[in-house]
Amino acid sequence: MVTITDIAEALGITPSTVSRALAGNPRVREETRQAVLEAAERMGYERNVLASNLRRGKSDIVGIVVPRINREFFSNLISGAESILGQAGYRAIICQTHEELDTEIKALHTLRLHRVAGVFFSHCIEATDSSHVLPALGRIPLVQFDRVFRDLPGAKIVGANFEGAYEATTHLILSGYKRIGTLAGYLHTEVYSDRLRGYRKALEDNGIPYDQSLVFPDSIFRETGYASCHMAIDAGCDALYCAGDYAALGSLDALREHRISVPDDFGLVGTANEFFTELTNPSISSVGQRPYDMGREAAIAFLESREGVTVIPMELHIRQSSNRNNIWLK
Amino acid sequence: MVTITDIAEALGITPSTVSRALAGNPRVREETRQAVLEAAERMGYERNVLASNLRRGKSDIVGIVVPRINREFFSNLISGAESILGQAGYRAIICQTHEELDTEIKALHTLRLHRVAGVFFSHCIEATDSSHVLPALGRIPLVQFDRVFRDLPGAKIVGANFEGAYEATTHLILSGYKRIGTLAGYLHTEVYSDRLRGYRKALEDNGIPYDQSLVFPDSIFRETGYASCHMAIDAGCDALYCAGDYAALGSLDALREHRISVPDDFGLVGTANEFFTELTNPSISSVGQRPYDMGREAAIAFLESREGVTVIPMELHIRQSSNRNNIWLK
DNA sequence: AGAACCGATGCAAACGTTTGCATGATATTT
DNA sequence: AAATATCATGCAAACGTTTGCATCGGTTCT
Repeated sequence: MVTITDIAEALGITPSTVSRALAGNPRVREETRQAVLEAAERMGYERNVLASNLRRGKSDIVGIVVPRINREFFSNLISGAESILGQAGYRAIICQTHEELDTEIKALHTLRLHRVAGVFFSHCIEATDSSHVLPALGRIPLVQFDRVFRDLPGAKIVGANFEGAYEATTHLILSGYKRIGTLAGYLHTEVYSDRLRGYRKALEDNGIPYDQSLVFPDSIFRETGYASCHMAIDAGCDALYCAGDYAALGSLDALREHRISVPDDFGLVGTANEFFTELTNPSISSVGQRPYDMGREAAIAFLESREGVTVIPMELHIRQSSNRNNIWLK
Repeated sequence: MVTITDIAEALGITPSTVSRALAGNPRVREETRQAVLEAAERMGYERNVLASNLRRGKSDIVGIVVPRINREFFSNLISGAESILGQAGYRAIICQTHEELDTEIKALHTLRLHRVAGVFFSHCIEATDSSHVLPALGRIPLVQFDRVFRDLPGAKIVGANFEGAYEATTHLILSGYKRIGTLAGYLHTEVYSDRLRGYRKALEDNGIPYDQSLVFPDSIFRETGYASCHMAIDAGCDALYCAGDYAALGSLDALREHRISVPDDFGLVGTANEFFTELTNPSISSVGQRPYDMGREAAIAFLESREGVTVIPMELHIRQSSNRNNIWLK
């Protein structure tokens, strides 16, 4: 492997000058710089990033920690962040926690050991509070997105969950559904409690009393959504706002089993706008979070070391599962 | 940040001994080791991985380069690889190429600069040959999977594409479809040419002449699948073996537009067993590649520096789109 | 002409760890 | 008792880069 010392020897100068020339430092003669660049090219030199980072005490790698990468939301968010970070010369290490707290702590800790320049983070379901984060992460700059802990320092990028849920629920009300329940998420997590609040506010603003017995928490996977939908049906619901698309999918399973017609006799809206929501029969209405934009915003917040909360609007995509009597235009 | 030198000073010994104690080197007294471990713990020491890697001339990071991470196949493959690599103390940098050759070259090159321990690689569609890989990657150990270049060194993990396509096509023949076309992929890529060969062999083994005009190459996305399916319908096909699920999805769009009943009047089998194939109406039969196992195999091949080709069997999942008259049991 | 300055380069230390070799103290062998 | 082996530790160099300070030849100012 050819080093700057090799180049220096070949040109009869010192490594210092070579280093400066390569770094574009103005304290080196143009002529020398050209010679260095030419020699570097000719000899096939490649900077040893490890050594460089060690000396400078910083890395050009950032870590992205997400529960899963095979979710439309997270994979698009990563793409969005990469698009900005790449331009700025950063590379991303992507870590999945598989929704496990242990894995999450290990991931944060490893990133810290690698002295990454920053960490982008959306916590897992098992994490009910932020107490594990700072001990594992130390003083590495932190940008949180989607599932954020308010009490941690650093930037936070979140979807407009309250407004999104409000819009989805209002949509169900306007569609004429009368007994609207919700498959809520894990309420210790802000995204989910915000969605529940949005759901509740929409009901109350329309003169419908909020009924605790129609709230089914901890239902964000296909299986739990399926089980909770059964309970919602028993409770007399004729519509559900689901805090996750996989729960909505499970609900569809349950409704099909009960031979309940969607959207005629039951309305359904999910959250996240997963790719599959468009493909099911009936297709699933969903409130989407614009993950690509969230990723970009997160990257920008990191690059500008901006603190504070950025809220990205959500968009309701109306599909068959809530389009009763075809009253909603495309 | 506390270093081994700090620990050494605190204990009145040298950094060498501290280093050896922490590394579990037997050339250090048990008593001393305990003291070191205790001091390290107490002082909050954390190994500087950058320095360690620089000195040892190697990294504990591997790179994984894939076209996209939001594909069931790739995300599961990554999970499989991570499960093995994590145990062995490696961390993965995941890079998406978005199917672009330029991005692919940049990714390989960046990984090289970071002196990663190895690269796991599935090339993008735009790459028609391997000529860019070694120049960008240098001598970093390489493990290829799925879309591989035979002429590159290192291990290769591939699905049994020939056999999978053979099984899928045979299945369509046995279901009574008479004019079976194929939406093939990019034939300069081995996975796709293998699938075409399997398709062809299945036809010929059943006394059906191979008809070039029923082969529609370069059709692996929803849009291209849609367009090619239109052409297949015009060519009188009553079934398609698709080399990708997204193409099968596009075909479903086209068939629906033509009001052709699937599977009664048209049979469809896709490839990759994407999550959504189960959800469409009708659901899509698909040959799956067992990506999790492929990822594990790739990681094992890397750890054992094994060379050569490993073939992972594929599995046909029969769903509605080819289950004519319900003759196939679940 | 001497002082002050400037631009280009060299020197050497530093980042934190690992490791071959040397050292000195015990323990074992002959 | 001398020779040898064994053990625990220290010394110092090395990995490749960056950077504060020194140097030195040449220019500009008064």
